[in-house]
Amino acid sequence: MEKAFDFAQSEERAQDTWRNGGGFADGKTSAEDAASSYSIVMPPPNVTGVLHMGHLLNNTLQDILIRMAMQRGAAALWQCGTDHAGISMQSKVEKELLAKGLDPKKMPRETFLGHAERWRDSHGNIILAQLMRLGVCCDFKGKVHTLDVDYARTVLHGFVKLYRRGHIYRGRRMVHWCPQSKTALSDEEVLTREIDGFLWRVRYALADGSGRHIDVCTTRPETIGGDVAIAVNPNDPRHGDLVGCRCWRPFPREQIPIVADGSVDMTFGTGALKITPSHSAVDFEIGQRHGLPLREVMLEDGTMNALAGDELVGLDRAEARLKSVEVLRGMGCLISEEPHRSAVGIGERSGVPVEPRLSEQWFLRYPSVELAMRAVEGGHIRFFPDHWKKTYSHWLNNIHDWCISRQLLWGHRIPVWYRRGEDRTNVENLHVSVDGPGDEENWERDSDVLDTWFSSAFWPLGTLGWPDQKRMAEKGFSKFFPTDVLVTGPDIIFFWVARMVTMSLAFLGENVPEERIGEIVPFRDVCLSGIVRDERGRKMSKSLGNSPDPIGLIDRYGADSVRFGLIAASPLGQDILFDEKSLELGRNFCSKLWNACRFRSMQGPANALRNFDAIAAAAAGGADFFDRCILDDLAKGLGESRKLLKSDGDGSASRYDFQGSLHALVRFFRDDFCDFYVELCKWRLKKWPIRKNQTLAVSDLILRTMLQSLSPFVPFITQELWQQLQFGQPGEVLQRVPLPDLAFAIENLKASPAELERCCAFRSLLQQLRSTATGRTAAVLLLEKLPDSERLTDELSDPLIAMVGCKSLQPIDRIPLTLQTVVSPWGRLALAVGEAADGGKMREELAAVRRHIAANRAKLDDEEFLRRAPAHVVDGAQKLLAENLETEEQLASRLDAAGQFSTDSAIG
RNA sequence: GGGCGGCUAGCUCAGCCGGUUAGAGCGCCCGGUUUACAUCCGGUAGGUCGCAGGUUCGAAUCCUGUGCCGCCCACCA
Repeated sequence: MEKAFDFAQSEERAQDTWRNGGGFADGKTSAEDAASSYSIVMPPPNVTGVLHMGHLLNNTLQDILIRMAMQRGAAALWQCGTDHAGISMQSKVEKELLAKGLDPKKMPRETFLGHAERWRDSHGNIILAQLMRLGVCCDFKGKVHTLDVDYARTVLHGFVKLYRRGHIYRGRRMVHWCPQSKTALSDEEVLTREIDGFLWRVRYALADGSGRHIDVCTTRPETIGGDVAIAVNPNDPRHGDLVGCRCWRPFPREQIPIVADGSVDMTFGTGALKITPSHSAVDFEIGQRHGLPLREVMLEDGTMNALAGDELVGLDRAEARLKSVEVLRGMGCLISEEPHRSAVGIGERSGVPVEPRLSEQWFLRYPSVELAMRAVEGGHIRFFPDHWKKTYSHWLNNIHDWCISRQLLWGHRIPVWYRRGEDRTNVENLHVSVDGPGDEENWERDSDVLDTWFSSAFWPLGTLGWPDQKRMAEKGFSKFFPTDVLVTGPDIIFFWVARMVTMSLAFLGENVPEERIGEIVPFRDVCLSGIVRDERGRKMSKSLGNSPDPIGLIDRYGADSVRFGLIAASPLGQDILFDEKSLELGRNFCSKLWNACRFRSMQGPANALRNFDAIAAAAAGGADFFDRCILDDLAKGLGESRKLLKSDGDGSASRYDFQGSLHALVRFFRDDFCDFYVELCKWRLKKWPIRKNQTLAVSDLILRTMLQSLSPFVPFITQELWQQLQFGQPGEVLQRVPLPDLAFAIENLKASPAELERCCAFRSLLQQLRSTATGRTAAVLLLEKLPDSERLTDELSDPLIAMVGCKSLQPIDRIPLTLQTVVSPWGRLALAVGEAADGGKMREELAAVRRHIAANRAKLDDEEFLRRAPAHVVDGAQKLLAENLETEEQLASRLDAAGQFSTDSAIG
C-alpha cells in the first residue's frame, strides 16, 4: 500500500466503481424483493445556483442516511433534481441578455423562454455535478427538473384540482409588489426590515374657509397624491368636530373628506391618518369601509404617474419622496421632520422595498390546514429537533391566502384560458384544465406563471409520478411514499415543508381515517440542520467574502475530510461555526484509518478470508481475553453509534445525531483498537508467530466492520481500503455489501463479565502507570507476585513495558510502601522512577480524598437519604466510600513511609 | 408587541424525563519517533454549569423570576 492516502485518485476510482456497480440510490436492489424500502427527496437546488456550504452539510447528512439504508439492504431511493427558480432565473437571464445588447422586454415570450432554456441546459446541471464530487449517491440518472414535462403536468393537475375544489380563486386584492421584478410576491417572500427614515408632519387646510387645519404624520409623502381622505379615531376628542368636514390635499390640490375610523391609533403622531387606499393595505381596508375611491399614483416599476402631481410625475419613488418634501416645504405645509425608524417590507430576492399594490391575482386558500397540524401533533410527522414543530404550527395557525401568480415568463404557466373578447370576470368565460380547451383559437391563456414554491410543494408527489397511475407504478410510489425523512434547513419550513404537507394531505387525504394520516404525509421525519456560519458566527455571504468555495475545499482536503469535518463540527440542531481547521480533523482521521489498514496489509494478505463468517471462525480459535474484549468494545461502539443515528424508519425515536454517531465509531477505532489492541498485537505478532492468523483474523473482523460502518460518513477512503485489503470482490460496491450480523458472528468470542472487568482493569492500570512514567524513561516496572496470581507470559510483558513506557520489568519480593501500586492479574505492580515520591502531590490527593469521604459519610448518615434514595444510589455511595477509604489508607501509609525508604535502594 | 433557541473548561459543544467526584474535541503546557501513522502517541493543567429564588434526602438537569446574545413572526401611519 502507498504510504499516504491519495484522495484525488481514490475519488475517481470509487466513482467508477459506483457507476459500474450500481452504487447509486435509484430504488433498485440486487435482491428481487427488498425486505424494506427507504426514500429521501433531495431539496432541489436552484438551477441557477452554485454549491455553497449549506448544500455540502445538508447533502452529506442525506447521503449518510441513504447509504446506511443501502447497507441494510433496503430498496433505497434518493430523488434528486433542480428547481427552475422563477424570479432568480428570470433576472439572471435578463441580465445576460442585456449584457449582450438584447432587450428582454422587447422580445416575444417564446424567444425569451428559448434563451432561458438554453442557459438552463448548458449551466443547469453544474450544481448536481458539484454534488457528485462530494460523493453523494443520489439517483443522478433519475433527476427531475421542476419544468420537465411530466413534473409540470403534476403541478398543473394540482392547480386544476384545487381550483375545482374552490381552493384557488382569482381576485383583485392588495398584494406585495416588487417594482424591480415587476411581479406580485407572497407574504413569505417579503422580509421585514427596520429602516431609518423620517416622519413628516404635513398640514392639510380645512376647506370650509375657517382657516382651521388638520395635521397628519407620514413616512411616505410621495403618495400624498393618492390621498382620498383623512381618518381620525371617532373617540379622539382632538378631532371629533372635524369628522364630516373636508380638507385640501396639498397637491394635486383637491378636496378630500375627513372620516372616522376605529382602527386609527390615537397615540401615534397627531392621531390623524392620511388614507391612500391604493398604496397601503390598512388604508385600503379603511377605504373599503367608507366607500372611498382608489387613486393610484405609482406605476408598476415604482415610478410616479401623472396623478402623483406635476412635480413628481416620472420620478422614481425614492426621488419622489425627497421631491415631495421639498414641494411641501415650499408650500408651507411641512410642519416638522423628525428621524423615524419603521418596518419596511423588502423583496427577498430583489432586496428592494416592496409596494402594497392592488392587482388581479390568483390565490390559494390552503387546503387541509387542520389536518396538517394534526399530522404533527399526532406524531405522524416528527421534527428534529422537536421544537421546530412550534414554528410550523404557529405558521399554520396564522396563514393568509397565498398569492400564487407571478407576472413572470419563466415558470409553469397558469392553466387558465379566457374566452377571447369576453368578460373575464364571468366564470362562464373561463376554462381551467391541464390540457387546455379543444378550440384553443377562441381562447386566450392567462399570461401569469405560478410561484416557484407552488410547484415545489408537489416535489415528493410529482417525482414519484403522481397523479398518473402508470407513472406512479413505474416510479414505485407505493413503495417510496411517504418518504422517510426530509433533511433541510429551518428557514424553509414555511416556504416548503409546511406546504408540501398540506398538498400531500389534500390530494391523498380523501377518505383517510385519522389513524392512517401517517400513510399520506409526504415524509415521516423532518431533520432540520443548522445554518453554516463562519468561525465568528456570521452568516456566510458573498458580500462578506467569508464563504469558502466548497469545490476548492474538496480539491484541497478531499471529499471525505470535508464530510468528516462538517459532521464533526456540527452540533445537534444548532448552527455550525465553520472553521477550516475542522477539515484537518477529517484529514487526520482519514490518515489514521489509512495507516491502520496499511499496518494490517504489512502483516500479509487477507485474500483467503473474504468471507466474514470464515474470518469470525478463525478469530475464535485460541482467542484470549484481549481478543474477546476488543470485540466487545467493537460491539459497544457500533451499538452506541447506531443508537445515535437510527434511520430504520421503524417508528422508534431517532436522534439524527450525526456527530455523536460518527464520534462513537472514531473513538472506538482510535482509542480501543489502534492505541490499545493494535499496540498489544505488535508484540504478539512478533513473539508468538503461531497465533498470527488468529490475531490477524480479529483485526480483519474489526477493520472490515469499521470500513463498512464508516463508509456512510467517509465513502471514498473506505471504498478504496475495502479494495486494497481485498475484503471484497474486485469492483464490489461497499454501500451494497450487507452489514454482518456481528452479534451472531462473535457469539463464540463473547467476553465474560469477569474478562471484561479484567481487561478494563488492565487498561486503567496502564493509564495509572503511564501517568507516573511520563517523562521518565529510566523508570522500572516492579512486579510483586502474589501467591494466587497468574503467570505473566512473555508475550504480555513486552507490550506492558512498551505501553507503560518504562525501561524494563523486574520481579520483586516486596514493593516499597512509598510507591503507588496497582493490582493486576499477575500481582501488584508499581513503578520505580528513580526519585523520591512527590509528597506535596500526595498530600493534595489525600486532602481531596478526605473531602470526598466526608461528603459521602454525611450522605450515608442522613436517614432521609437512606430512606428515600433508590437502593442502587445508596449502594453506589457505600461502594465509593469504601474505595475512598482504601485510597486514603494507602496514601497515608505511603506518605508515612516516604521519609524512611528511598526507591533506589528498593530496586537494588 | 408576540414566539423560539442559546448561555457548562481559553474556544466549539455533549450531558438536561434529578442520583456516584460534571465530560468530549480543539487549543495550552509537559514528555515521547522501539518496523502503521508527528496528519502521530502518552500525560498535566483548566469549570462556584448566566444570575436570583423555589421544589427535593439530592438540582447543570424540574419550577418561578431575571440578565445578556441570536433568530423568527407582526399592517402603528
